[in-house]
Amino acid sequence: LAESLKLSISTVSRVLNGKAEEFRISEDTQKRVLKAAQDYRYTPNSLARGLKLDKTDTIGLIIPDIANPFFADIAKRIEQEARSKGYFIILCDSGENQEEEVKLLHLLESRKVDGILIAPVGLRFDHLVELYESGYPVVIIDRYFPAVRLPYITTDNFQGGFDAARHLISNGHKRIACIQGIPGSQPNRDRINGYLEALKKNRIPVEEDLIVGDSFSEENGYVQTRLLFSLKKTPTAIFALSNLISLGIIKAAMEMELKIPEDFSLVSFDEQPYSAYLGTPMTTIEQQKSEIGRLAVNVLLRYIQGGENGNPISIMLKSILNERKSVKKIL
Amino acid sequence: LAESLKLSISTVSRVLNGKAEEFRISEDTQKRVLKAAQDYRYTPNSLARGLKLDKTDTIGLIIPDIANPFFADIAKRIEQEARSKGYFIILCDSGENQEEEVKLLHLLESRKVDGILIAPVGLRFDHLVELYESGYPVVIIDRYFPAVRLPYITTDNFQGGFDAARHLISNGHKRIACIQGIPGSQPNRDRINGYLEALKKNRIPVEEDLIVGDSFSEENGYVQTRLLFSLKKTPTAIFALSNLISLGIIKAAMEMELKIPEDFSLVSFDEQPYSAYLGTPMTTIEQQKSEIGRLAVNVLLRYIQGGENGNPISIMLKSILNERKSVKKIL
DNA sequence: TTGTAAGCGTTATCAC
DNA sequence: GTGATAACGCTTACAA
Repeated sequence: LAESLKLSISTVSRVLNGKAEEFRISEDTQKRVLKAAQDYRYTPNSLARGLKLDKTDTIGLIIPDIANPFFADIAKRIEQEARSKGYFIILCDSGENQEEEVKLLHLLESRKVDGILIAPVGLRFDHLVELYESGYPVVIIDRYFPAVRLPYITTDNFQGGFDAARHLISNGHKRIACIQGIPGSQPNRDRINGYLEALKKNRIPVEEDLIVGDSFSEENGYVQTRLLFSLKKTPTAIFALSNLISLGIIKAAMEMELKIPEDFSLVSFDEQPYSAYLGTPMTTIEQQKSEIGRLAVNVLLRYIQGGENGNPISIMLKSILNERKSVKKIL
Repeated sequence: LAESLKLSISTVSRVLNGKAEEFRISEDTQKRVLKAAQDYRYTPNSLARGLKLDKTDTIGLIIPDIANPFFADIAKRIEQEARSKGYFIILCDSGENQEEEVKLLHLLESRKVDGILIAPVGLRFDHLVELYESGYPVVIIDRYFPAVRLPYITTDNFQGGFDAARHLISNGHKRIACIQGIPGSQPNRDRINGYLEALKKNRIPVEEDLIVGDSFSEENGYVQTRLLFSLKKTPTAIFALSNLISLGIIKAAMEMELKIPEDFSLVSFDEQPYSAYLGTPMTTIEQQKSEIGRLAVNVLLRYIQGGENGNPISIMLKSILNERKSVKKIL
């Protein structure tokens, strides 16, 4: 506090914190303080403040890939929402790497962020449970771990998978391939289960070699599509489990000179700004990204502001089917 | 420091900071300290550390729109690069709003970030100059302000605009419309100037009513395209000054049932993952996003680490023309 | 209505 | 080899 100019120290603090009323500080003094603060371009040191108050008004955000528009959209909303409540965001990209994620968690803890929002990667979750049980505010987004008590905001991926498959089936498709992301991850598993359920309900036999892939990346979509179309019996439709995967599929299709939907139909998870403008406007399963972001911040804030003793707050949002032109009616 | 367990305080600090050697602390003590730290899950408090050392190992990043893949890509690289050097990123989305940007600058300063990376919006820059001249490390990305001494990393937008127009001209186009972003902003101005220069060199008269638009948004691209095609003499080609604008153009074209490149040719600024997979694979002017991010961090770090007294470090990167199928040879 | 002083968790300086 | 102690800039009892 560089202003022992006239009067002194704690009075200043009080004025600057709007506690003038409370302490019945004279109008006069208030004005002088405020003016001096202006003149000296005084900016409070949040570090010292944080140290004393044991809070930083900062929340950590860990996501697998900020360049993926799906996460970028969520991050945008999170940032807006957080800042409107007076919080800053420390952005961390885990690069789809679980070890990195664990390291980040510790680093953020050491940074004394008030809470952490994380879209976890990989299959382990003990580090998250440990953190949560230690009382640190954490909210999981995008994924969740069943049978583990952890607060989360996610999409109903089972329903999404089910809707996608049902849509294809109702258009006459029976040989529906599925190019998946990380096999063990919960969103992936749920989407697959939704897909399987739809097949089952319609008495369509499952063909194991139509469920392929191992990553949410474009490359995976590309490679698996090439492989799929080297089978003796090629699929009539593909269900892509992420936006990046469907981009890879389209790339492969162009190279093989296959037309969508004439040669095969396509439904993809994740709506994107360009979805409607692709060679063939794509039918997608959209997640409520903005809502995920908004809720994530609000739920986290409830944990930060204390209270929240009971069961973890968990929210599952409906997915939305956007019908466009990448699905052909067959038979 | 919760470890006055056996021996005491500063010794512990020394061990934990790897200064054991330097202070010739006994092997024995070292081990005990390290072990205790483990057991107690001790995490150093960066706030206190920052307060004492007057640095936070944090850098502020202000961008206009993290949901725009162009910025998301840059942000990704910045985050990676920064963290590899031991810095965290505080992400701020200014929402293309200059007032917000000014506010953010102050907030970040108050947070004691070690430096700021900013992709500014709007036309004013006094707040940036003030900050820089006060000695605070700042590096501008994406845009720059000529005639103002400020460090920046940007693309050679003039060259990009020139290349785009020249490419179109060499394919026989003469009526080339230009849907621009924010008219006064430097990247926009440079791109337009590049375009004008190409026209001039080829003795093509400038038609003012072909240079339209006022925002880097999709909506602007859409609206202006509709307007452009309601002119008596419609253009044979459009040069879009951003990725979002070209998406809007495509949307309008679909609605008007115009084919690209049969009915008009298109070149767009900004390469995107989907550029090659659109209805017509799009010819783009690509910026070296990753390189921008890498350099931005490295330059900023030079300012943070002191030195850097002379002229501001300024770097302008070449743009790249990706020829695809959205341009038709005419005449 | 205003001032004094303790303390948040570190690191640095100096002493032993 | 190790331990006190001051200081970083702030908030907040407690005094005056």
